[in-house]
Amino acid sequence: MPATATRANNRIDLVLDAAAELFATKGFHETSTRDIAALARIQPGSLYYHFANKDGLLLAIYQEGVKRLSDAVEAEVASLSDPWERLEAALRAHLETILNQTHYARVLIRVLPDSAPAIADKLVQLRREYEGLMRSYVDALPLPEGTDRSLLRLFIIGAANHAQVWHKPGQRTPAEIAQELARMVRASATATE
Amino acid sequence: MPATATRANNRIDLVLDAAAELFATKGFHETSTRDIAALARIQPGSLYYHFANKDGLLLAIYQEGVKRLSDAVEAEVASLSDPWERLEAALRAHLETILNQTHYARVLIRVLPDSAPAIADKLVQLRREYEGLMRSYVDALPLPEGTDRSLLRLFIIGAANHAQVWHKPGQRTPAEIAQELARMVRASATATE
DNA sequence: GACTTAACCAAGCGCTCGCTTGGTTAAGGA
DNA sequence: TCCTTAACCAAGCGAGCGCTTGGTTAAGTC
Repeated sequence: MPATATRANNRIDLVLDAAAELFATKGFHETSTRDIAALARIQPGSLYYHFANKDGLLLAIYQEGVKRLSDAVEAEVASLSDPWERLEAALRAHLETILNQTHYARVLIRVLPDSAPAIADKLVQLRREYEGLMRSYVDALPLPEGTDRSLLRLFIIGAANHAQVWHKPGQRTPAEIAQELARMVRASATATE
Repeated sequence: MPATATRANNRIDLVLDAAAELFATKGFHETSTRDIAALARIQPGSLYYHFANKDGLLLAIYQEGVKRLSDAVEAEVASLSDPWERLEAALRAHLETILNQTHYARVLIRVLPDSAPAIADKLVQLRREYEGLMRSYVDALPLPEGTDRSLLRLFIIGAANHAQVWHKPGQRTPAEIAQELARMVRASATATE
């Protein structure tokens, strides 16, 4: 049986946090591995003990981003049964996560998959995973016959994610934005033409 | 009077077209000046006869992008007087331009101002210039008292621009997307609560 | 206490980046 | 026809990039 020595202070999470922060605020190609190492107070070369390359870092952040977003949304929606309330709760959790909570989710939205061609397929897949969750909330809505639900979903996601560009802290809260967006969607579905 | 010799074949437009195409499809930092030169069939160093630096290229493309978008929207809206029809026409021109027409407008949406910190202020200003145009169409709508028009405008722009991410040719046409988005906005404004 | 190995550090390699520089060509004015 | 100059080309500089490599340290095993 081989000796398995595991040291306590593993700085892999520190590295991921640093990379997520920089990718989210500056972008992927605008961030160098030296930037990440400096923020994590580690030597640049040490990154490559934990990750195969820079793309690997991005992939790990994407995965964590999907997890945090999904967990936040599902927790917020769990206790509700009305589909409209569930949509608003999902949007609220989504907006709170990408605007206040964590850099990981911001990366998911800001850094496009084609930033890293070698792993673009996997990144697209991770995005789809989360979008599938959102899809379920839109599909559950009682909408008029013939409504293009996939187009509606794309509109909602676009409107919500755009907040990451224009939102500044101290203005409207994520909850207020979610409420207004959900209200608009609901109103458009129950209009008297 | 000095001799002013001006040669006919100035390839400055060729360079701008090449840069716009690459910035729009790959991003700003993902595109090298050598990539641009190669596509424009010019030597890398020759770029710097026409532009001070890479940022200068981006600025010129932003300016042209605003011009083309504004021209397209204003031309499409000109003959209409009903505010709802004007909104739909504006969205139709906007979507047709960023999805089919020109790479210049795509750059305006894809490349964030903070990609080039030294000229970020000017880029933000150019974006504002165009957003002011869109604002006028939303402000002209007959909406219920107390409607948050700026939030509505941000939702609309976000929903529309997101199409650049998901849209693939051969699916829904820009006109169809614009129609559906305008319809939704209108319905949400005339709902019976 | 000897040994193994996870978790690093220090140094730097090769490459590509944005950009500069000095020279060349040809269009047009006098 | 001579001269000026707009519009390039050819070559390469210095810096920063992603990543590698060989050595070091200390946590845990027996």
